[in-house]
Amino acid sequence: MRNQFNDERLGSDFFSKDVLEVAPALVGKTLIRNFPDGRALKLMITETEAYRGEEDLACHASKGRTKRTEIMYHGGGYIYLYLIYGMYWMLNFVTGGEGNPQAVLIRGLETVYGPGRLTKVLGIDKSFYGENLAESERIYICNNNDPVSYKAGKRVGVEYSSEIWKNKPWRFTIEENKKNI
DNA sequence: GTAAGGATTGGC
DNA sequence: CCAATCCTTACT
Repeated sequence: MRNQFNDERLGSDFFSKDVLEVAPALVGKTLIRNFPDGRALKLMITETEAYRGEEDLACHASKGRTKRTEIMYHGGGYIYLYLIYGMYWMLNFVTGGEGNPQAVLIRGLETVYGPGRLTKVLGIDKSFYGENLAESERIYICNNNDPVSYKAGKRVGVEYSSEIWKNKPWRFTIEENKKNI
């Protein structure tokens, strides 16, 4: 599928793999946001974080299947959205297969760092909960011709979880000036 | 029904 | 350092 930028959109097959494969693969990919007034934003993803299943105590799904986490059980390609601290919407992409709750938190874009700030710039609100990235006209992800390298680090803000989960190197950040040719 | 707290941010 | 701000979850 091609869009107005002649870019190739990523389908549900891309998101249906394990989150530890999808999260780093999203670094360097392009996010497209089409606004109702015709404007469009095209920004590269620079930082992601993986949350993997009910056993991952830092993952919201560790509390089981609830109204909030429901979409994570529906398979890859959907948007999982939630409000934090009463003011910031966190943008996540569901990955993995049905019944296997996983998601990637989008933490940074090329011109806007911070998960709370980027949803503000993109105009993301609760109506995006459950949006299908393979079909949506207002938000989707595209391949990028330039492969990029990334580095892994500990996830942010999950100190409350147990020793093993808070130390997982599941935060993926782009490495500038080190393209893989 | 009530209460506690969070995958954050910006300002003091 | 700390308040802002409200939804989800857990517990009575």
